[in-house]
Amino acid sequence: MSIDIMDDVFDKALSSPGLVQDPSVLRSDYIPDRLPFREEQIRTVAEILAPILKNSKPSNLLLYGKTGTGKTAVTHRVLERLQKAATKTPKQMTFAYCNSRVAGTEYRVLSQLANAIGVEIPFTGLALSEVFARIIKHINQSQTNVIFTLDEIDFLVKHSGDDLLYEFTRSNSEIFPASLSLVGISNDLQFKDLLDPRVLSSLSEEEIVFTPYTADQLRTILNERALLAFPPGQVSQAAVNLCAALAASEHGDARRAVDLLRVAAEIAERKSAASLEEEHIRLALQHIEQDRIGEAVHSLPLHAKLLLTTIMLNQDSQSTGEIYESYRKLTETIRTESLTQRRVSALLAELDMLGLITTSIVSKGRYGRTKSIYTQVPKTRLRDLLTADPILKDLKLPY
DNA sequence: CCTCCACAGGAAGCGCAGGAGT
DNA sequence: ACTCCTGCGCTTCCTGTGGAGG
Repeated sequence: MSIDIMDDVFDKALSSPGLVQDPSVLRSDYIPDRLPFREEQIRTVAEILAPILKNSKPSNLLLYGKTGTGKTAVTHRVLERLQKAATKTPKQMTFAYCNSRVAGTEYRVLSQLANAIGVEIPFTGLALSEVFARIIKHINQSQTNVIFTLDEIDFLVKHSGDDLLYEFTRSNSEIFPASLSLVGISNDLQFKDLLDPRVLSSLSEEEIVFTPYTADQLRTILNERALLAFPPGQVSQAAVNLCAALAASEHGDARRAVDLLRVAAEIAERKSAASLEEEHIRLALQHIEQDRIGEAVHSLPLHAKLLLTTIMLNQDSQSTGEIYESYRKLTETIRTESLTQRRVSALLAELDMLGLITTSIVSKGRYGRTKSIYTQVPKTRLRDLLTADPILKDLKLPY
């Protein structure tokens, strides 16, 4: 029986022409040939980095702008072309890219960059300064002009300070006749405040600001992308417009807009729809949100899950103290060591960052200052997620 | 105007796991 | 085998603070 069902599904998948012609175009790592509305930034970045072709050191460069405004895409595109142009000169040059948030720590950022330029670095065990020294040594020995791109550099600075950047900017005096330039990409416009003035002045020899796309611009981008991904006439203009409008309302994030289009296309295909319509976009919006929440809850450490459980079991809005008290009781009933209030406070802040709970600081005068904590995720959904959790299941929680 | 509550959140440091060098 | 370094999760100790009630 079930086999027949599957055959049916697979047959359908095989026989139907499929709505999407080229799904790779809608993937988030796809960089289109044309980057509309970013010609000026491309030109500027290219001008700043071009000296590397003439064997002189390009200025360090800082790119600002919110997520999905094309910073990474522009950088990749320019570096790619630079690499092509470099084949015409005998000069050695190497580019390395690292996303600080994905890498996580200073050490991992550095080792990733090192590996990218051909220096083998173990994933742990070395002093930071040692990794650094090896990179410098390699650059000097190979006489290569190097450009390091550090994406989401604000994350690195917020979590580990600007020591690493300071080392980088200082290292230039140790490198000759080769060179090392930095391209920093930041989503946070205020992150400059966190930098040491010396680092700042060195890092931001050049600065480019990326403004969010407007709804109109997003529409153009989506239309171009849809043209590549779908056969003609398969996407309604209304769907594209809605997609653009939704993304524009969230600070003009092109990546989100394309994601939305991709998920909507998958939904439409599953429903064997003839074309992509507004309703698919709306469903996709829900789907993405649910996915995000499920994923976030699933990957939480045990005690964060326990905290979420107490928040779910309790009243609508609670203070940190109340949450901590119920959490303590919960850990007692399942005979688990409880964490300290300080740690719980940090975990609550993390849950807030993930969007699983909402907190706001309220002062009740004589009765202290605390956080008011509640969850926006529907309790039934939270209950489903938590009761299904394999780790929590074994603990026999008293729901 | 001052006090003082109930925390927020920073700083430092601890113990652990795990690789490099010796 | 031993030392030195790292990140990570955590604790301990600490200072800072908005505003109701005195």
